[in-house]
Formats: sequence, structure tokens, C-alpha cells
Amino acid sequence: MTTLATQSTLKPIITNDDASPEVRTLAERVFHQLQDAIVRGEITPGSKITEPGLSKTYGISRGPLREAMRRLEAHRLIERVPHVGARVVQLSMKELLELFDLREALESMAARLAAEHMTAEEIAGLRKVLSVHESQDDLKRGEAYYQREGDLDFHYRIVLGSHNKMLMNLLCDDLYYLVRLYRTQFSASGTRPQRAFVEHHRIVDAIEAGDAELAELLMRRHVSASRENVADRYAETLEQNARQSSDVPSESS
Amino acid sequence: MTTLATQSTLKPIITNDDASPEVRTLAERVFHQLQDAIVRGEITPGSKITEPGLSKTYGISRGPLREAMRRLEAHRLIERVPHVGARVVQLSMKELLELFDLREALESMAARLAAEHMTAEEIAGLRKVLSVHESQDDLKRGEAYYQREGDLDFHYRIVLGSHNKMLMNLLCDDLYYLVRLYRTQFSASGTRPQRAFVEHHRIVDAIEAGDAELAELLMRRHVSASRENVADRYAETLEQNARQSSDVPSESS
DNA sequence: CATGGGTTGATTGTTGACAGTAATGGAGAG
DNA sequence: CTCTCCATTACTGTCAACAATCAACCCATG
Repeated sequence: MTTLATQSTLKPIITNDDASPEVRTLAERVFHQLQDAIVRGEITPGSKITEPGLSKTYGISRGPLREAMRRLEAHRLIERVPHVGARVVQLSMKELLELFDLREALESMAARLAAEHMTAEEIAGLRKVLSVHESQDDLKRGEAYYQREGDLDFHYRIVLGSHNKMLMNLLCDDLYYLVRLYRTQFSASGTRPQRAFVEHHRIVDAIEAGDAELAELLMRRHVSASRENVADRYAETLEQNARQSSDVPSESS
Repeated sequence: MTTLATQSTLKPIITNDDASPEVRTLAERVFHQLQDAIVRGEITPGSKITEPGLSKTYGISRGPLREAMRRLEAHRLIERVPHVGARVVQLSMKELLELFDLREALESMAARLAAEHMTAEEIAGLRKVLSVHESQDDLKRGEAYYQREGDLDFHYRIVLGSHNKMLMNLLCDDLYYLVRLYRTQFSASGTRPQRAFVEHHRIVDAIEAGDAELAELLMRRHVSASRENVADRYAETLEQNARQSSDVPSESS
């Protein structure tokens, strides 16, 4: 419920609602808007974005827009080359798997620290996330779309539970947006969500028991399994694309 | 000295030498200059920096300077709050230890991957670093200043040897500058460098043998030991500061 | 017909000025 | 003498215009 749908109408046009409470500057607001647009896939990965275009789209000057783009670059959501331009990042399969390797190392560490430092309230909140999570899954068995948002919320809370500021910055501010970017594309397959549920529960059990070593191990396995699932999905997509574009290989892009 | 050097020997004034070959824009150049200045301690951690001041110091307009500062913020070398200003980051002891925890998780992973993927040439280069490293230590036994730069070079090369782009970005671009910032302050104590040498050699041995598990374990221990050493140094510094400032407790913060 | 060079168009980098906001200092009241 | 309120001030955020650079296109030439 914390990070759930900012149910806007897919309009990148300027919005005065100020969903985020602490957006005190234009650059920050358009940064969040662009971040959302990229993560939700409204801007195709790999597509080129230009400063005049965006500044006109969002109705602001190029100054704040450039700052927003700098922040997007820092979060690795876009890539810029001097005097040429910027384009939305497009991870290769290799890089995507690398990202999951990073998550494996960092989140297993987070789980260990969470088992050591998480407070009772935080654990209760984590359990609540799991229950909501589960009821949603009962509702829509095959959907697995909101489920993935809930999954990220779960991981998010464990990282916060580590009480390690550096780790929180790294995972929540930098890596998770990349994860979300590809999560929408490669949502878990049919049998995977249920197993993920079980793994989530076992991880929380280990954390609640204060068993740091077990929590670390379980989280490592959990992320690794998620990695394998995404890899399969990616391979499927590539295969389909190859089959589709075999008719029109003269793609001008 | 907290403020910038006026016209003294340390000239941050515009330099056309272009040490980096690919500095195509003003913002990038001043970014690297500021990065160096911060890492070398020429700008005191915690001190406030203002845009007009820096723009006058470096002889550029506020536009590129703001971009440079954005990049510094992305690399976590400065911290900004809207409408207030920016100051050079100053890690607490807790955060510094957290940073080493991150290194432990990430570099042990890097060592494992390096043992799996490092080429013969890269291993040879690594050995050469160690030899240079050692001769320097023979030269100046207690100095341990260049040694630390060599130490970072060692770790740098192992991360590169992992052939994991994401990991390289994270460690080399983001975390290592923070490490360098505090390395100058808490250089290894007398007995530590020699032990670090031995550990380095054993890690390279494990990598050369392709023993991924051992390399991972050794690197984890190595970083952990380095962490303990820095923690001790930090505690000593704090103690000294407390003893010195016990005479003048009426500090106007 | 292919290839090289020059021109044109658009985009990025940079600058200076203007507007809004937070800190600073002083004046007045209690 | 201290506290509060207000005006000054300096800094940050924003904007529009200028300069430098790159990509694409057209034309000339071998």
C-alpha cells in the first residue's frame, strides 16, 4: 500500500497534484515523472530522448530538465554521451543477469542484517505485507502483476530493516528502479509466484527467529531463483522477437 | 584552510593540461577537479560549498558547475538540500563501517567472479601491481601512503577482472571515491600493511588457481580485516579530538 | 554508380539575468 | 538583558538567448 499505484491517467503532461510530499523544485518533480514514465514502460527502452522535446512536453525550461536527466543518468535509467544525446537504458541479457548477481550479494547481506537488527514493528509490517500479498494472489491467481509490485515492497522492507543507510541508498535508490523497469516486462511465470510466496514466508520466519545465517542463505536462494525465472522469460522474449523479425530483417532503427 | 585556497600553490584555476583524454565538456572537467579536490582533502569534509564561490574559483558559469555538483551528489561526495545548499559529505563512523560491509559483500563476489573469468594477461598485470607494490614497501617501510593507493589499484583490478559491468560501475565509479576520501585519513597502521601484502598474494594465488570459493573467502576476510583497522584508527582520531576539544567546550557549532 | 567533401539543420553546451526562498542581522518590545 | 519580529542579503531555482558541436543530406567528382 505504500508504493502502490499512483493511478494517474498516463499523462506526462504537467500535474499539480504533487503526489510526492517533498517535491520542492521543478527538477525533482519532472525527475519523478520521467522516472515513472520510464519504469512503467511509457518510454521505450533504447529510444532517444531530446531536451527540447521533453522540455516542451513537460512545459518547463531546459535548465531543470537537464538536472532531472542528470539524476536519471545517476540512477542508470538513461545513458548520455556528450554532444550527442541521451537514450533510455536498454539492458542486455548479460547485464540483466549481472544485476541479479548484485542483488543476490546485497540482498542476502540485507537479510542477514535484518535478522539482526529488525524491530518487532518492522517485522509485523513485513508480515502484513505478506498477508495482503497473499490475499491479492487469492483474488487474481494468474495475474501476477500487482503481485510483483508487492514482491518489490517485500524486498524493500527487508533492506530498510537492515538499518544500513549505505545499503538502503544503493538498493532502493539505484538498483530497484532498474529492477522495476524489467519486472514489468518479465513478470513471474505461472508456477513461480506460489513458490516465491513460500520463500518469502520462510525468510520472514528466519528473520523473526533472529537466525541471520539462515535468512542470508534463504534470500540468496530466493533471488537466485528469481534470476533464473527472469532469464527464462528473457530468452523466450528474444526467441519470439527473432521469430517475428525474421520476416522483416531490414529494420531501419 | 576550510575555505578554498586564495591564490596559493594549490591552483584550482582553469587548467588546459587535460589530464583525462575524454573530457569534452566544461562540466566534466570541473567535476573531475572537484572530485580530486574532495578526495585529496583539499576541501574539508562537512564544509559548505556555494555555487557562486565555486563558479568564480574555477572561472566558469553556474550552469556547468551545477551539473558537476549533480554528478558529485550522484557519487555521494556531496549532499544537497533544496534551497539551502550543498556540503561535502562527512561519514559518521557508523556509515564508514557500513561502507566496508558493502565492500565485503561486493568485493568477495568480485573475487569469486575474477577467479572464474580473469584472463592470463589480467592476472599477470595483477602480479605486476603486487611486485611494484612490494618494492615500494621495501623502500619506505612505515610510510604506507603510496601503499594505500597501490592497495586500491589492486582491488580495482580485481573488480575489473570480474567482467561484471554492473559491479564495475558500482564499485569503481561510486564507492571507491568514498573509500579514497577516508583512506587518506585512516591509512593502515604499522603492522597492518605487511599482513595486507600476504593476504593480497594469497588472493591472487586463489584467483590464478581458479579457486573461486577460496578467493571469495579470502577477499571477504581481507576487507573485514581492513575494516577493523580503519575502525580502530577512527576511534583513535575521535579520542584525540575529544581530548583536544575538552579545553574549549564552548564551540560555536 | 560509388565516394568524398561541404553545407544545413537540429541539438547540446554555456552564459548571464531574473525570481523565489532561506539565513542573517538589527531594531524594538517585554 | 533577552526574545521576537522584520528587513536585508545572499544564495538557489528558473528562464531565455547565444555559441559550439554533431548528424544528415546534397552535390560534385573520380
